[in-house]
Amino acid sequence: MTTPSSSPTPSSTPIIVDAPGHPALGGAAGSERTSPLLDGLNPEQREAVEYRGQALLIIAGAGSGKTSVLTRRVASLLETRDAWPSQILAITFTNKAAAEMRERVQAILGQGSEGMWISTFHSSCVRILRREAESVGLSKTFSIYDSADTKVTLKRIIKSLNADTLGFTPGNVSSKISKYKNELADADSYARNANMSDPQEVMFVEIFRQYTSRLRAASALDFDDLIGETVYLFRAFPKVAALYRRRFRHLLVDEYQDTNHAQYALIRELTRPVASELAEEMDRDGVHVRGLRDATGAIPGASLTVVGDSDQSIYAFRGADTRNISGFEQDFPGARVILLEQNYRSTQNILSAANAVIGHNFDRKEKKLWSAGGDGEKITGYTAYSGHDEAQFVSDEIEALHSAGMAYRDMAVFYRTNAQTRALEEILVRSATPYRVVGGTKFYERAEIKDALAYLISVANPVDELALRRILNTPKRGIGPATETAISSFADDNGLTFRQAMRNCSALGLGPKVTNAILQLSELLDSAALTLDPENPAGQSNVSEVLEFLLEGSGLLSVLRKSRDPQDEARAENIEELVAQTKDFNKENPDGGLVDFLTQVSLVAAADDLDDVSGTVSLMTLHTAKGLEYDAVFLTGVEEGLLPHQMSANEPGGPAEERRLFYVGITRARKRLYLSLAMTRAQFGDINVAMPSRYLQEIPAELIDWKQSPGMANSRGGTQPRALNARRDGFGGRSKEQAGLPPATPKPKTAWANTITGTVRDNGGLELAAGDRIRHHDFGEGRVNQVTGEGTKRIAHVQFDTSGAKKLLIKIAPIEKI
DNA sequence: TGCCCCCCGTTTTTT
DNA sequence: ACGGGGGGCA
Repeated sequence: MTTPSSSPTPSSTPIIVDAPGHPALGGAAGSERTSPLLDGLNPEQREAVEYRGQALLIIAGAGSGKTSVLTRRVASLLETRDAWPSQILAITFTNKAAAEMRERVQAILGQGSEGMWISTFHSSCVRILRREAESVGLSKTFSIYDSADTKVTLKRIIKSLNADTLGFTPGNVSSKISKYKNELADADSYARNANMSDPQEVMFVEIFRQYTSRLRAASALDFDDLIGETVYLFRAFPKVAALYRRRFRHLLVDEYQDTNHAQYALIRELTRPVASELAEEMDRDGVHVRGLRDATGAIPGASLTVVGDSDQSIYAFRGADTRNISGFEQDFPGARVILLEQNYRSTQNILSAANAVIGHNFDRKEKKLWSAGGDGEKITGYTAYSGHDEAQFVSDEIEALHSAGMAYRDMAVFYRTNAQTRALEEILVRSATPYRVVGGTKFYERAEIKDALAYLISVANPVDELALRRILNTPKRGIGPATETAISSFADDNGLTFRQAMRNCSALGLGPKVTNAILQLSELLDSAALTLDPENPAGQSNVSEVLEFLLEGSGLLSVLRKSRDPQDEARAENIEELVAQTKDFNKENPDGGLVDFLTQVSLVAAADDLDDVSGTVSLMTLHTAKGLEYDAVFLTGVEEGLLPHQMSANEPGGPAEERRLFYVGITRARKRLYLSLAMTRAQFGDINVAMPSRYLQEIPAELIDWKQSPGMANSRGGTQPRALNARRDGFGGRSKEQAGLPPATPKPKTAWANTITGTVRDNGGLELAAGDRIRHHDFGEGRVNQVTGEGTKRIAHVQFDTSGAKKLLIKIAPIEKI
């Protein structure tokens, strides 16, 4: 949970402010004040800060001041001398949250927090694995493969095995492998339980095996390995484990509901006691353990604090298992459980909507968020004709809020899928609204950035074949796939790495031009490695110097600069941005080496680049939005098929998880919440008719003020209004004619619940032809230029007299022939 | 080997 | 609608 730099007015989020002396909340500031750390905390929060025991579970509803509690708990442990900074390991969801927590602890204590580990699961594991690399038979400089790297590797394996004929794709294989790795399985353990008379299974095992061995050979780990290998390290090497168990006396884990089995296992490993014999041995080896041992001579397990909220579990698709949180009391007998229900973030109207929605999930612990802050404004609803229309609404409202004094940085637009950004961006650009897409196609995922990074990786980890093959012909140097294969098989045949094969490529009998090109690249990488070699007296270069050297030597940047393709200019700028980032890295991490830089780059999370959002509206997926909060939130695309997403329909627990996602979105809003949907949405190039999301019906009608309700949007001249919350008698909307609408549309049985074309507003057999004059409800009169498409997807291209040219879906557009 | 054109799949969410 | 990949041609 993080608070982006979006709270200029501390009073709007009192509990989040960690400065001592803040006005008290919750009536907790009694006469027996002990520490300013407890200022402004309600009794539950206070207990969560002060409790000292083996295990503590904090069930923290959205906006209940969880980050503040966690931060103060850390500070409190230090202040009461229950812990040294180096004995604390706090695991957060994003690097940004970690950085923020570190800063706040520092601000509270007014002193350094050196030695404290505050980081994500993945970062912590990398740190441990790099230290202990030899034990696991890894190189210290191992590469970290992201999902794109995994897919490329799998693609090659699938191709070489002809496994595509059995229906294997990089995508489905990678998610399956990931799923098993999250359960701490490997290819062998999978094979033991597989039905090996099924050719499909045999093939999967083979792919899994080859994938594993390729990563081994490249000294690479994928995201799941980072956790899994650390667990393996601790289980296989008790002495190594003991060092970390001795060191970390207090573990704190945020977003516990989103931990998967591997992460759970890691926590278990870290919180085990160290047996007395082992403690004895450590003592003999000069490891300081004396003060830690109990009466039996053992070092007791570390204390564990977890914070979570099962209602916000939205990562089941990547293995998150809420049994971790629901079974916490069984797992850690004697655990204390503290429930935080008071919300300090949102208005009561927003919370009532959130409670109503999440209340429809069965099988959950009843929990009701409440606020002392008053009802606030109603939720604004809007039903647009199209995705663009919806974007226009969002943009208009943003501008209205801005004119009314709200800063852009305090507003955010959420959506279910990244594809929805297109329409939004188009309109926001047009209206000159400053915005920023958080996550999405990330900087480091851009091809040119991956190219530049592959050069660095090739230097840092020379056995990484994937990186080498990526740069082999980038920029173009006339080394084609045939040559690549030749080098590869030469390497295999002679027991060489790809890199060594490149150095010896003269033996391959290739043309002089190609041979030369390979040798040149090889020498470039060698001399780059030399400048990093600590033995080299010629001077140690830092990350940016190496990068610049490689860019210079390879021509990667100059080729882009010379290109006539206008997009290449942007690519060149991106690479320059990367150079700038390495310079920043040098400044911030004077001791940081190339590997540290690459690690940092590999582990950035979508929410991490929220740092410089100053003055811009943030656009992000609902998943990225978790843990953030904004004064005004626009939740777009609240339609069947999108939210809940159609892909979730067949998954067990899918619709419930989608509901939690909706809940997470709602609870991000402090003051204003906007829910919008579109009646039609462009997908894959054609237009689909959409139905309002079932979740809209779950919000009490009186909480929503529809500027344009689903009923209104299609009742004009239509035959079958859709009602939902449209029943709003007596409110100040512009459509009183909506009273007495039928109840919710029965749920259609198709998976694509929103591609219903017959039940929505229906212009039926309205025949239009070029030359016809029509009248549109919003755009006025116009002339049809052309009609394209067939059946329900017939589109009229209309030139309006005053509104310009539009394309309209004839079946549902609010139009009539005149 | 490199370029160009056509076809295909893509879109759920992420460390 | 768009980008990537594959196939065919120069």
